[in-house]
Amino acid sequence: MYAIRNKVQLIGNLGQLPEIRTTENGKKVARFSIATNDTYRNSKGERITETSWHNVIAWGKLAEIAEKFLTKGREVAVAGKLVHRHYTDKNGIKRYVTEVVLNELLLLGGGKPQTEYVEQEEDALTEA
Amino acid sequence: MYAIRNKVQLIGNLGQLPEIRTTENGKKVARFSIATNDTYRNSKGERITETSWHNVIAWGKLAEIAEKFLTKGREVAVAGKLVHRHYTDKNGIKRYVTEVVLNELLLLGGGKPQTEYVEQEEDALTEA
Amino acid sequence: MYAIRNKVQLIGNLGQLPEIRTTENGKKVARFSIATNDTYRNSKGERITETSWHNVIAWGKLAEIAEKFLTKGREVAVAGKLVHRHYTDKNGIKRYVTEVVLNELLLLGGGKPQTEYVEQEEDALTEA
Amino acid sequence: MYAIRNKVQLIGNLGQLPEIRTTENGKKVARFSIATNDTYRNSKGERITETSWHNVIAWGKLAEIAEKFLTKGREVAVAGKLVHRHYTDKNGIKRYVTEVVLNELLLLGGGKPQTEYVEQEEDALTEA
DNA sequence: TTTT
DNA sequence: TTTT
Repeated sequence: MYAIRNKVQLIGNLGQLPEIRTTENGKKVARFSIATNDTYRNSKGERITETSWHNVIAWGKLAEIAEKFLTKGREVAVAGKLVHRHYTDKNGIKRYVTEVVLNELLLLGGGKPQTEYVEQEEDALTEA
Repeated sequence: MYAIRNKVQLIGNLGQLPEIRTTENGKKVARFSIATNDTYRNSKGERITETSWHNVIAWGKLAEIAEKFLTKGREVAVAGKLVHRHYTDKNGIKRYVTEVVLNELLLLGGGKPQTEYVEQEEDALTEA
Repeated sequence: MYAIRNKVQLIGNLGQLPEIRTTENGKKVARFSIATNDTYRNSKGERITETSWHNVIAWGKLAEIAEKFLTKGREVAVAGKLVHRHYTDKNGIKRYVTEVVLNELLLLGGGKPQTEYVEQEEDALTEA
Repeated sequence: MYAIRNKVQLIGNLGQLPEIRTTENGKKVARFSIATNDTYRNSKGERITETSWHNVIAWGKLAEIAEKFLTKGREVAVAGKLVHRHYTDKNGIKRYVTEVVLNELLLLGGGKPQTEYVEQEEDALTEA
């Protein structure tokens, strides 16, 4: 609710198509990862690029938008909150997962989606 | 460098005093965790408060500020970037860690620090 | 809708009590100004503090929260969007106004509100 | 200094080429305006798009980047702070101006700049 | 582990 | 796993 307390924003590119699942009660979930690049010069004056991969997750309408518009390599801006989960894996080892749960998804760089049908969806997207 | 690409902001309270270490080359590192509270009503109309604990890390001057001013429970606003690391623990299990590496630290709620000495440090803090 | 496209965040203190109005259809509007301080050293090594005053406006429920909880000097964190308006003043001169229209309001520094009644309102606040 | 206290972020498109000036001491200044679009449905269910134009200003290296890479219509993400100035115009009328002073400028949507020369500059850009 |  |  209080987005100002816990806020993450990423601008980067999708590594792969989103993975889409549907919960038992029919709600869509999209998972994908976003690469953000940080470039700087090291002490020797060499240009270094470091890429971070962030796991993001979108629910409901945002997941539907992700499913319809996101393609591999697509540039996006997202905003959401940082959440931490843990679970016990099949070997009994406790695992910790950190994800960004989206509340905004913005397609950047114009690009692909141009058919009339997609335009309609773009319209839906604007509602997000 | 490009903070706009990878940005995290948290406003919350410290769980404990920061842990301070010094690297071999004399640089300070501060680690601490910040609680952010999210409250909402569930489907039964009950008020639910969920607390998330975020691991944050500050280097250099920010670590020194953290060491001098941060106390258990202190309210802070921080900004930084999301970084992901992994390491192999002593049992040979690969562990993943997500941290927020700070580039801003703001003490909220006025409060304690009032001595002349501390004022000087507050001054240093303003440089951060 | 797309907050990520146009986003302002301020952390600072109220200059005065909010001014509250009610529109014809009964919606509350709160206006107030927030001071943000920027301190730095100038070329002579002198510490300079510059204060900026930002006009913010809150509608509906946020205006009600502002009315009930905001006091002169209170520390707040706000998020909203930047809007620009213009009008012609009584001398026929075109005037331009820039305001921050809030969608989040966070009371910082703990403090005053403690009575049972106010607690209830805090509750409402949490909904914001 | 304390960007967290006064932060503006905009993602949108340039209305025109930046205007470039150079101060007496040789520092570049770039001014341009960015359109952000907000779309929503009104009470009649009609889709409304509102465009806001924001005046932004970049100094020094950021101004040089703006000069070299920004073109009319280009999609950008910017971050900066909100500043308010006033001056008296030639008719003796006091005028108020609000601007976003940039500290980050990110070119979105890939696109144009491809020559070797420009690549070099892109390199400079990455330093920003 | 915090805080309201 | 992306992109510039």
